[in-house]
Amino acid sequence: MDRETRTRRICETVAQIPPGRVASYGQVAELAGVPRGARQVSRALRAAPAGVELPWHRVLRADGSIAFGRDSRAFALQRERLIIDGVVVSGGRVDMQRYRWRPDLDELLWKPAPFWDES
DNA sequence: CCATTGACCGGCT
DNA sequence: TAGCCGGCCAATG
Repeated sequence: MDRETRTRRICETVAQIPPGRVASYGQVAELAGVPRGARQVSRALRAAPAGVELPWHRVLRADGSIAFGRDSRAFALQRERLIIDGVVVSGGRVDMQRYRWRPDLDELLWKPAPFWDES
């Protein structure tokens, strides 16, 4: 599998993350069929043309933290967009237990991010 | 060809 | 919870 294919599949996966849900770089890599490709996910997003609309803000570190410097412009933007999605961001971090995207489950439940507690 | 650098990760203190 | 550490892997100089 060449780089272009990996990049495409990574972007396709990111594009499927529904509003109100988030995924880690590693998770996106797995779902995209690129094992241990967390860094490739970050690379793919960075290289993604500004033209294409990708919900890149729904991709976080494994611990739920925003991957940009706290004082950076990107950090602020990502935080804003997450909040718009209805995701609670505190201390530059999201509760992954609560918001992690579960593709199979979401499809099973029909679609929108559940607003009930699913501990 | 080697060294460094990340929008990273998981295990272990 | 918070670091530290070794691993990871493509891009860059």
